[in-house]
Amino acid sequence: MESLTILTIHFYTDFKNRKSEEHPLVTIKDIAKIAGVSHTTVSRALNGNPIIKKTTRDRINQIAADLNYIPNYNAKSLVMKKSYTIGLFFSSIDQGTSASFLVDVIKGINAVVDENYNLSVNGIDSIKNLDSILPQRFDGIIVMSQSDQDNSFIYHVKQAGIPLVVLNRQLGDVSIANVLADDRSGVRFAIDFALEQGHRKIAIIEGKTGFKSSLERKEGFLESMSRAKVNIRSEYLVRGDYSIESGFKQMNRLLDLDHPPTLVFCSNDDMAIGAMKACYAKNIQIPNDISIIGFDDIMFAQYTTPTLTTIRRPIAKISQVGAEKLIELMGTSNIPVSQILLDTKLILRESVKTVSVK
Amino acid sequence: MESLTILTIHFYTDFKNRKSEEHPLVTIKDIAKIAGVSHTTVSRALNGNPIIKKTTRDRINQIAADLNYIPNYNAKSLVMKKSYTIGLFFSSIDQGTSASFLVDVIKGINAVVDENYNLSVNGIDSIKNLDSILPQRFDGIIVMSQSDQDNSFIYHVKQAGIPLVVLNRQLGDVSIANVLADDRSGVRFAIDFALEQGHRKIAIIEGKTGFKSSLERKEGFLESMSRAKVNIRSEYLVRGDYSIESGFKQMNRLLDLDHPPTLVFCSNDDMAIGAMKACYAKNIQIPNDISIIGFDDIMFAQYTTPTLTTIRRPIAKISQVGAEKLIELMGTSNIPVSQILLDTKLILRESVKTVSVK
DNA sequence: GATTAAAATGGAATCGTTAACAATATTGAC
DNA sequence: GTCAATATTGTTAACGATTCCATTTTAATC
Repeated sequence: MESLTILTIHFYTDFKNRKSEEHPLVTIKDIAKIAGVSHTTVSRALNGNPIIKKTTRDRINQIAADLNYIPNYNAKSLVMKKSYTIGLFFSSIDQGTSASFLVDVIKGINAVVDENYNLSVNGIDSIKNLDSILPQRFDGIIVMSQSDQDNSFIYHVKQAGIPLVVLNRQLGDVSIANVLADDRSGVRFAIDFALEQGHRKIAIIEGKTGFKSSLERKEGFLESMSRAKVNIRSEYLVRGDYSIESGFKQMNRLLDLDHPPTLVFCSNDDMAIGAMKACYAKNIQIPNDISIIGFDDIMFAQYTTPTLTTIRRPIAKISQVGAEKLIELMGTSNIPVSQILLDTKLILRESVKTVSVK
Repeated sequence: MESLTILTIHFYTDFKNRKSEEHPLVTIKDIAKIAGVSHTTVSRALNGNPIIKKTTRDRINQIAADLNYIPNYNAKSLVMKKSYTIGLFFSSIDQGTSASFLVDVIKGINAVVDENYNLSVNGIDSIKNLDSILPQRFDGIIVMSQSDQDNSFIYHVKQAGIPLVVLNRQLGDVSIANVLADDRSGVRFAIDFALEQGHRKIAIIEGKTGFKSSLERKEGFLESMSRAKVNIRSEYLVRGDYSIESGFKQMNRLLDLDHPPTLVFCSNDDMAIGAMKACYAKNIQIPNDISIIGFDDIMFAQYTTPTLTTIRRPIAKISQVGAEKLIELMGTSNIPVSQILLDTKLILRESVKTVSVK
């Protein structure tokens, strides 16, 4: 047992405060009685239905406010076949990678969604029964996807007819709304910057094979290089898997080359950190001996030594746009499904040095 | 505009998949018709009511399974006055500090809570109207509290009679269930370790004034020191406010002393990082010239150079125990309210050096 | 086989809301 | 002042489950 539990018993919960003893809540019928109208009229008035005369509408709203009326969303849900909850699903709540996202995502979504909605957060991997994912239970679903293992879930949701937006990971499927960062142009911009700083011997540590993001980032790299007509040595293209360890390992390979690169683009920050560790170990100075650019701008990119120049994806913005999109989809059925790409931003810090072009 | 939006319109959502066109869902009445019994009997059977004969109960369950029946939780909620949602509230979804928590917390809670429950995640600071926090809407609430500004929220919840567990931050109030780490003993353990390594000139950068956690950690420090009968210079007790900047600033003060300490305990990792920055700036080597211990084991404690020796709080465990406690509270009303303290763990890394006792 | 208690099932109301349809006011034109 | 058209409000029935209170079946006893 790792943790010892110290239990201090204090006293018993107060019975008077229990639900069963609560004052019954105000309902539209109570309001109706006071206003001297039918509860239907109250319902309509509170929903701002213009068919109700303005004076009675105002009167009813006033009474409702006085009584501190709060609608029962369960009853509403039942009759309107809505759930007033939006599901937010993560690839895996377990994987460390998602950590930095989660807050931004929740923040982005909460900024857009009505306060009466619940945001139900779940890990896809912890769903036991896909059949419990029903339109009746979720008015809409946002998937913050980080792995193609999410696909079966995504297609289940689509199949079930639940309005759906997939964030962060590019899907092939054009019938599903998809919001993500434009990784390719982000990398292009970063490599353009590296070139401007005089670097020509530029290497890339690629991400996990088979991931769309790995491919996009590599493409951006290649595009920028070929546009600048800079030759790329094949030994400068090495394959990582997004892990710190792979960054460490691949960086060592690069450093051991006869002609090591002057700048290494790491396809994510984790690998960049691994790469930096490899440099420390060999006592190679960053950025004096070698420059490094990462991707993601994870939280501690600003705490490494030197601090890491990296490409930031607008996670909060992605989530927000995604949430807005979802709400659109929830509203009307015949709106165009789209893929939205948002621009990344190059965060300049200390890990890139200007070199003289030889 | 920071982000340019590239919008690619693809095509229109498929009408056939929309909610309104769905097959009507299976209800208990459908099952009743097939089983040749009343829907009342079906309800009881599905709820495992022993008053229903075992054979019919089994038959009904079989039919329900065949039809892929899923109960309508809105209807259930309405009549049973339950919401089937648990609220998870953070001090602030905005503050960066909560980032690393969030995942662990959600993970911990989801591990315990029934899949039929929704876990609704919110930031306390984004609540517009406290009156919408009702027993009718939340069966129970978990507060991951990081600031005493949460108190008004916490007391509202208590007042409303919603089962409540407060995590992470120590409340004075013994009538509220409280699960947190035993900071004091954690610090004591760490300082004992420092003493074992031969350190005697040990300083502390305290946390934010007025925070219970600051006090607890300081107490642990003092206890350990006084038990070991080590003299504490008053200039070794300095006050930070948990921010990186304050760590930087206070560390500078300590380094400028005539007799600087050989080891500094920072009351959180953020301040430890600030302190490390201060050392780099003065070209003071860690741990050769000075040792550092942090508190929290935030994610990038393992990526600093040198990596940070620090005290880890069992966040996932706290959340899990908290969730278990909440479920207990939701079940029966007359169970003892308690304060539960969980043990921390000292994570040994590279920022502490062994010195010879002079 | 009748009587009775216990076991098993069914009927109808209920939860708080919306909505189709019916009914009543109000208004304006003549 | 009447009538039609329109504006406003009310009646009643859902929504899908649970539950109180019958009612029917079954089992047990004599």
